[in-house]
Amino acid sequence: MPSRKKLSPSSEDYLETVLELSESTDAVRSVDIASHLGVSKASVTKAMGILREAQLIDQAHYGQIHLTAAGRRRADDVKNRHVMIKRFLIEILGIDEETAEQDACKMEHAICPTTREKWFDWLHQVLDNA
Amino acid sequence: MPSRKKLSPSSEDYLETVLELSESTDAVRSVDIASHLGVSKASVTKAMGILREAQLIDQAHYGQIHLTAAGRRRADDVKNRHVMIKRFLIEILGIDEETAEQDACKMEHAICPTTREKWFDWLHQVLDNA
DNA sequence: CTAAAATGTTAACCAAGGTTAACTTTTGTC
DNA sequence: GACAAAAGTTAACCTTGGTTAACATTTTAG
Repeated sequence: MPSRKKLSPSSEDYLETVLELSESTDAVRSVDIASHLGVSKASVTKAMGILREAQLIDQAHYGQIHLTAAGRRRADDVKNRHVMIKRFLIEILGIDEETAEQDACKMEHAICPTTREKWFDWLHQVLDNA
Repeated sequence: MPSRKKLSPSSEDYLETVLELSESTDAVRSVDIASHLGVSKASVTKAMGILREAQLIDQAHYGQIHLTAAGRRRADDVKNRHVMIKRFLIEILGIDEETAEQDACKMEHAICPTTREKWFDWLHQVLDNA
């Protein structure tokens, strides 16, 4: 039973950041999350407490941060929404990369699974027939 | 100089609700805003304080609520985003009305003016050639 | 016209998600 | 191996946007 409790937009952002940093460095540090999100170290500590509680990350006291299997799944889900929306903004609407990134960051928290799925299918159908 | 200070998502929701209720009843009451948004009367009082401060509504003590000219413009802006996104979700993606309404409510706060404009142009171009 | 019901306001409170500052632990350099 | 610098944690605090409960004002039915 994967714990499917809903995450706040803020928690989703932290989780997504852990995933992103995992991809390049593998040993994820609080300080890097903080600078990536433009937030204080103390905020990261708090947020990691929430993600640890939800069993989405493993982290020993004063230790490094690792996604659990469940955390990885959730993070992938957030990232997929993000990437999909950003592609829509850039490739369909012609928005510039920076604006698209900013708006995708916010929009990714606003869509329900149904919308994500239909949007995804539509986008790929349109892009494949281009 | 229209005061273009940014509104929080919450304030935008209240403003949009005032506009919607204005359209059918003209004498907008706190209690109707409260029930429309599923929020307590006290929350409405607080929120109206913010909108009054920003000169987006007129309201005498214990009085009814009216949009100012500036408030009307801002509310129209929010509503346009809402309607546009909802049309996209329903007419392009085929999302059901209720889900589209829910998601549009959240997405409307996430897009910047550039995105709104390009999305609007794209949508109308696509719908006109249908 | 008056009294009850409906509406509006205020005050005190709460939770979320930030902050800064002080402290603890870990790391890296000589 | 010691010790300074970097990283992480904790505690106390702030703001935002909600809440409930008590109170004030308006509206409306008799």
